[in-house]
Amino acid sequence: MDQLSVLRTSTLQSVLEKELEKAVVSGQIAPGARVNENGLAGQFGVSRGPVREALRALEAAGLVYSIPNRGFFVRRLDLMEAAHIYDVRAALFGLAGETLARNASDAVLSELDRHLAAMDEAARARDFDAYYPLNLSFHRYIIEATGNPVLANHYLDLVKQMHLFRARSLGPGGGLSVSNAEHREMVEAVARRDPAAAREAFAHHVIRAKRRLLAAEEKEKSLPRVD
Amino acid sequence: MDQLSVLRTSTLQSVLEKELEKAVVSGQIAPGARVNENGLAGQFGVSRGPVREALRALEAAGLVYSIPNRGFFVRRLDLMEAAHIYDVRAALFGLAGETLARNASDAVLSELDRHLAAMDEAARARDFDAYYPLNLSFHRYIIEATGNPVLANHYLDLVKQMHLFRARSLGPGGGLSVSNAEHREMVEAVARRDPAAAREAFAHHVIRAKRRLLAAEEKEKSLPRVD
DNA sequence: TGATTGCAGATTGTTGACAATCTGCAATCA
DNA sequence: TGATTGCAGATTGTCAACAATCTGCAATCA
Repeated sequence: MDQLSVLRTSTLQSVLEKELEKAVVSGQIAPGARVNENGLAGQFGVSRGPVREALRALEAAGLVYSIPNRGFFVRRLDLMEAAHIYDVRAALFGLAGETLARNASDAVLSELDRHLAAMDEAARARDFDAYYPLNLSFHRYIIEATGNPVLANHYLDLVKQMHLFRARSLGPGGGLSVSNAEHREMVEAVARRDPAAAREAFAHHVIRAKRRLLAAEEKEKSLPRVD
Repeated sequence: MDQLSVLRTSTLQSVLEKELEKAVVSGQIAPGARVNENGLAGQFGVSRGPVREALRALEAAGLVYSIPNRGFFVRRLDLMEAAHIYDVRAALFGLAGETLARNASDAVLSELDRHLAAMDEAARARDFDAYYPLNLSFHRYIIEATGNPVLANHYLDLVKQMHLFRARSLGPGGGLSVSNAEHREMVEAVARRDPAAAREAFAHHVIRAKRRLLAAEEKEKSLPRVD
């Protein structure tokens, strides 16, 4: 971004909002922790006004909540809330698939293929560290390629919120190749221009992640404690 | 709400947020209009701090936007944005139907029937003024009955945003009886415990509203101006 | 005449201060 | 000893003021 647009879009509030979002999503400020306005203001060398404005924005985004006279706290998700988020994400991702199946240009289709090939390579090499960011950018590309910013914003909000669940996003549970097989199914439905199948494949991809999470939690609960 | 919880949940910011939301959604402050911080502060007898915090929250909710050094403006939706919102709403409402078909208790089912009967009566009497609020509370009840607050919040946010489109939500285009026939189809799919059919019926209900909007706009555009 | 420049008023961005409230701990009492 | 009360420090809620920026209009110039 050039200096002009930096100036045009930057206020302390907007910078703080991005920084605080990063701190919250990365777990730097732990879920459940209280956010100290004075502390943050001092840390960033600003006054409390812009800090509070930034926090109100994050509150509306569901990343923190406030209790009058007690302050702001980083939101903490329990299992049920996480499950609810997954359900909504699945519906939105399903819409993304349906939309792409209807509208995607050939350029978008080949870009999807390119993502697929890159992930295939990482999967064959069993290189999880390479696979993870590719997987991320694949999903992100899909959401943006729909051309529906409302959809994109709501979906990305939910992805951010998922970071507030204690057990971090488990990677592809069935192994990299299995995960990429799901991806291939998705892309093929889009290429076939089959909206219903695409919606189904996209939504199912998220629902499977939800099921893995629930299964892992169930397993953990039934495990005898060893410590 | 008793006095205790009023005190526990009330800050100037929270009150202002509700009031400003009402003013924006009701059109009292017109889409595109600039929001004067000083004016509002004076009008409510508070300082600019709480006003700005409330506006940041509304900004995150997509009701207003801000331009640095120029202030806050009420968001104005164009036709394409409205269409995008409808698509996301349809996906979310589809999820609501699917969820109800899976989980709805018998009490919920009979409550849905009760809504249906009331709307039927208004439709038979061709009483639009009675039908409109019934229709609203029917939709609201559905969204809350899903038991998924994430879904409810996102859906209700979108409903609020739709008020920012210049042509206000056209009522049921095919007449009251036709609209209620769609409702009956929805409730029956839920009663049948058929998630796929319910999703389809619920989503379609919203998509039809979108199509009516697009058709009305197309018609208007092709009309010769008479003034 | 039409475009440009420069200013005055209005408005936002940010700050620091004060009052109200809360938290944790020590002193008190049964 | 265990619970309760009261206080000191910390923290939030709100405000008023100042600096920076913008807007609109009048004066200027080609």
